[in-house]
Amino acid sequence: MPRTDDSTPHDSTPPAPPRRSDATRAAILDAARERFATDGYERATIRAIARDARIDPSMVMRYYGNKEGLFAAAVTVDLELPDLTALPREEAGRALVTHFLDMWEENDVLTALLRVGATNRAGAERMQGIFRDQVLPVARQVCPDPEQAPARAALAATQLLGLALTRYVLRFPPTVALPRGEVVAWLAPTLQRYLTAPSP
Amino acid sequence: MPRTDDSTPHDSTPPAPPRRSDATRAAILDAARERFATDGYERATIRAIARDARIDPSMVMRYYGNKEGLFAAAVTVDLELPDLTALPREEAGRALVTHFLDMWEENDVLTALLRVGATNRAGAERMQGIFRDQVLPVARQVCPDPEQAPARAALAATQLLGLALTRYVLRFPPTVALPRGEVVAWLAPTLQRYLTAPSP
DNA sequence: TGTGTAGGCCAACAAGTGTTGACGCGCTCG
DNA sequence: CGAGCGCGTCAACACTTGTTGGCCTACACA
Repeated sequence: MPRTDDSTPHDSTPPAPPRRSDATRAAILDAARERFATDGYERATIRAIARDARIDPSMVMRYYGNKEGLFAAAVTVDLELPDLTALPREEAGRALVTHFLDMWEENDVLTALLRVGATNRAGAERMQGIFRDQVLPVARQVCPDPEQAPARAALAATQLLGLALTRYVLRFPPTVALPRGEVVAWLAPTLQRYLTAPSP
Repeated sequence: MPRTDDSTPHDSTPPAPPRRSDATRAAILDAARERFATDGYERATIRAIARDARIDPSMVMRYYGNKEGLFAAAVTVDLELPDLTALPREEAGRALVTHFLDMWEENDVLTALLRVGATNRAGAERMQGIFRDQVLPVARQVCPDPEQAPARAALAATQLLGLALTRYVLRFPPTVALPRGEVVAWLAPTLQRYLTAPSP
């Protein structure tokens, strides 16, 4: 069975020999990300993805094993969360909101993951992993009591994912119409409170 | 083509003659709600729903026309939002959070709708309709400036739907573990601020 | 009691799914 | 120059999906 890794920067072990098919592999991943983002897991068919990438569906199988493997290879998320210890503590909320908005607007992997996570158990578990490995550690940086970090990070996640859901997936008109600056102004204090304010 | 209405209370026109097949129709709708809630639209197959209801798949077609019709009949949402004018204005946030938690915990129609809305355009439009027809009017009751009601209601929706998403769909462990009282204590001030505080 | 009709099941359909294996071209290296 | 292998296509598989039409049964009403 061929390797299923791609050219994402977090590769390990061998320095990855360049292959003649790298362009095709990348085209498949691009098409897959877009289809997963707009259609969700079930309706993003391998045939449609292959058509978008202008290759035969069997290539997808050869390079990524099966549909699950394709999803795993196409949807890898690095939130690139900032180091909150480098900021004044009272700016954590604002920094998180702006960073999340940036991420969601430039990257449809996040939309893909949210759409898939809502209907697919594997997708939901993937999101749990991202929360645990990427969001929680950042929350620990600013939470007063580290024991409360999971609960506080979870609260922050409800607000941020709720924003993403209504703005980028469900597309509620008033949420979409909200200017970016207003979103930041409203949500930053909420996140700041969830992360740093004393328990109510 | 047979009627596709069910026994929901908002029927209109004729007083709905009782049919011998009412029990079957109800069993189909029950099974459909559960399947849509756990599997989403695509993976909730008519065959599986029929098996749950212990009838033949063709019955579903006869009574509800097609899968879309079944979804429309099975997933009708009435949020039963309280009349906020009857409360002191500063309790609106708390009232909304407690009411939403009640609704989500007793009713898997809401989970079904959220799962479907995330991957299905018709589902998303249905949610937009509920927001417009049920949430917005309530927001108008408490918003200082009615012109700001859509934006404020949208902000409230991000927080409430984000809670529902992480707690009942994605099932983030720390969000699920959060005691109901703590959820209310943390979210009520947020909603209160979104709905009634002066613009930031 | 006879009959029409509503309720229900069975079998089949066309279309689309993920997945597999055989086959051919063309580059690369000996 | 020739052999090998990576890249890609074609055709088919087994299966599931939504959907349809025919047939049988049993109830309700004449």
